[in-house]
This record gives sequence, structure tokens and C-alpha cells, in this order.
Amino acid sequence: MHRTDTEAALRGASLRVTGPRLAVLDTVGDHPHSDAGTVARLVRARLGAVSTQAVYDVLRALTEAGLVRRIEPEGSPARYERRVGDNHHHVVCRSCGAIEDVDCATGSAPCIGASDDHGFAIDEVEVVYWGTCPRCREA
Amino acid sequence: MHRTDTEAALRGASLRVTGPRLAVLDTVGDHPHSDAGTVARLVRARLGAVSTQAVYDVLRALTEAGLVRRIEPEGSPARYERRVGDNHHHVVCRSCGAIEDVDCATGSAPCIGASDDHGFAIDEVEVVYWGTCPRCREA
DNA sequence: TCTTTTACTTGAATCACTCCAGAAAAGTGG
DNA sequence: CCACTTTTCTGGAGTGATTCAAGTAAAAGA
Repeated sequence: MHRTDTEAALRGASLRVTGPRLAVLDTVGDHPHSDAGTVARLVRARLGAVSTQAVYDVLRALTEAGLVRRIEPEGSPARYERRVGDNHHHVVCRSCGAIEDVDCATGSAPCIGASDDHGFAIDEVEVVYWGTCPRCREA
Repeated sequence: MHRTDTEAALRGASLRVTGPRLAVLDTVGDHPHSDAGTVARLVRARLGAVSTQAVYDVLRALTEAGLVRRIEPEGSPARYERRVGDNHHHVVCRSCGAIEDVDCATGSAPCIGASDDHGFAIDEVEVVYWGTCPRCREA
């Protein structure tokens, strides 16, 4: 049933259903904010050998289809999460790099208006909260 | 007089005053949102030969000293700007990568409260507005 | 000026990611 | 169910940004 959900998601995005895609999508769902290398390791744990390129290709395909969201916090490789369509944001720990989701403070996207948009047509606002996570604060 | 300002800034941060540092700091001030490679080219135009590593080292030292701010928009190399201490944000063009400054919509830092901070001690909020710049919209 | 400390140079390495060409598998029309 | 087209996966090489390491040079302090 979990597998069937995932399969439906792929078909709904008119993407072919393959082992690697199912595994990547499930993995990203189960381990949000993983980078490509971590996803690759987890996928291999499920399926056996899967090439690194396949993982990158799949992540890109899923990202372009809107099934997965790619976030790229400074100083760390790109990370992926299964997106819910809401526009939530992230808290990032400065020392350990941990990431947690944060609901948008002011409701719907784009959640803040720019004071001067320089003539840009703004379609998305991305917010990153930088700080220290509880665990790192103890050290 | 320009040079003296820059020198004072370095001394104020208790950094040694060297040719590469003066040139990098001036360059970042004159060409905001430049990446390391661009800074290197511009610095070489002023000083002659300067190693790439020197530029990276200087940019890091300046960043750590708080004289320069490093921003890292997704999909592009890190960019640097001379920071004013205000917490302003950025609009980024999706197609050409152009970056412009945007003053914070709601005043002083951190300009928005997270709805659930997961116990993190938040010290900075970074906002990126994604859109299309006027020039790219015509194409 | 002399010494100590810090910065710069050269060269190589790493890391995340991409490109390429060919083999394999998924969807499609008969 | 089968041939066919399209898309995906594999393996290997390549790229661009950034960093590491060892030695030389230059700035700050005595």
C-alpha cells in the first residue's frame, strides 16, 4: 500500500514506474532532507546496486515533476524532501547542519512582500532560519 | 581616500593589510554579488598576478571577520557582497541569475518569527525572492 | 632591524554533480 | 502477446568550484 501510493504518485506525474524511482521516492519520503549521496546509500540498501547517476537522474526527474523538492542550504550539498505543496520553510543548524521543517509564519505563498522588487516578477519566497539546534547548544 | 577607508576596515577587524586584501575588499564593494572567479579576475586587473587560492583565502578571512557577506543562491557559485550590517535580502532571477538587494520588508533582523522553531536558537533569517528579472521577461 | 606570525604561491586533490554512449527496460500499436 | 519506440539505467570520464599541503614571502611587534 505504501508502494502503491508511491507508484500512483509516479503515474500521476506521467513518469515511468521503475525500481529506482519507487525506491528513491520512498526513501526521500522516509528520510527528509537527505542529500543525494545518502539517498543513494539508502536506495542501495533496498535494491542492491544502483548507479550514482541513476539516483541523480531520478532526483532531477522527480524534482522537475514536482514530486520532490530540492533545497540547497549554504555549505552543504543539495538535499531533497517529498513536498506537500505547502510552502514551508526550514531551520538549519549552524554547527551540525541539521534541518527541520517550519510552517510558514504568515500563511500562503509568497508569504512576504518585497519592499522593492526591482521589476522582478517574483513567484516564490524562500526562507531559511539559521541557528543552533538543541543538541548542539549543550556543547 | 578610498584606499584608506578600506585599510581602516581591515585594521578595524584586526586583519593584516595586504595588497590582495585591499583589492578584494574594494572589488567586492564595487561589484556586489560577484562570485570568487569574477573577484579574482577583477583583482588581477588591478594588481597583476594573484593566485586563486589567495582570493579564496582572503574572501574567507573577510567573511569570517564580518567585512563581507557570502551568499550562495541555488545553482550558482557563492557570491560576495560588502555588508552594511543591515539585514537585507535578495531577489534572484531564475533564468539569468542576476541578483539585486531588497530591504527587509518588516524592519530589523530577524524579520519574521518562525511558527515552530523546534527548539533551535535562531539568530538569522535569510530570505530569497525567486523570480524573473525585467530583461529576461522580454524573451 | 630582527623575529615571529600570518599571508601568498604552486600544485595537487576533493567533492558534488554532469555529460556521454551504449545496454536494458517500460510503455504503445498491431 | 510481440515488435517497436521511447525513456531510463550503467559505467566511465569530465567539469567547475573549492580546499588541502608544503614552502616561500611579507607584515606586525620587540
